[in-house]
Amino acid sequence: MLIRTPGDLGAVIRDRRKRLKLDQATLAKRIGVSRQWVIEVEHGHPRAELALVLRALDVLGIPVDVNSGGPTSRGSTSAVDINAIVTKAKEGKT
Amino acid sequence: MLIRTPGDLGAVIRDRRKRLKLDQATLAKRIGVSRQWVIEVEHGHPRAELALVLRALDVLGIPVDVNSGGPTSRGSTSAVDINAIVTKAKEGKT
DNA sequence: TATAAATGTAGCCGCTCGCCGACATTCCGA
DNA sequence: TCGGAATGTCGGCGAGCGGCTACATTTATA
Repeated sequence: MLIRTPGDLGAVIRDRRKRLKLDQATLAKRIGVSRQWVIEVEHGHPRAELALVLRALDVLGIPVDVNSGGPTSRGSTSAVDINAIVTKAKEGKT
Repeated sequence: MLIRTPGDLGAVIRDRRKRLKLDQATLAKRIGVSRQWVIEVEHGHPRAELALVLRALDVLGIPVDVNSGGPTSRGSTSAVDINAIVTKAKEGKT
């Protein structure tokens, strides 16, 4: 699942929480935040604290992976095609 | 690259920015934040806004991927086996 | 149906964010 | 060597976060 907005993240978190049969209060305690925080984040709160979000994902056992863009360029465009990436993302798909 | 702390994220962002030959000011403008924000985040600021961080990653063309617990994407669960724990505890249904 | 749990909402408060503007320092090229 | 750009730092300011308590609503259980 690609994350591009707080909403995506919220959905993932909520989904995972339910799968783990955890209620918001319990999850909140494990993360070290208030229940309200969990609610807000699950609803896609855009201004949540980075560290808390990462902690939440960690507690839920959700690994966050990013493509730092291999420096050795794995047989593809040598340069960086930000344009292509962003454009494609904006367009959606073909 | 697995992201577990704001520091990890900052490193990735900085690395990518340099690779794109962008200065902080330019990147900041593209993301829609101040230069100070870029500096803080690159230094691993733990309380940055989620949405801004995601936007930064997007601008830099860095896809963020998470394992929302797909059927075949059964993680290795090397760190915390919350799944196993909870599952076992809840076991008894079906 | 009645009860309890879980979820969502509201207002108040302290604290920090993110921004602005300016300046010091470091880095790199001419 | 010199100069300019890039980077990092400082102080102040308005705005909103995140925590708390209590309550309303929805859902699930007995």
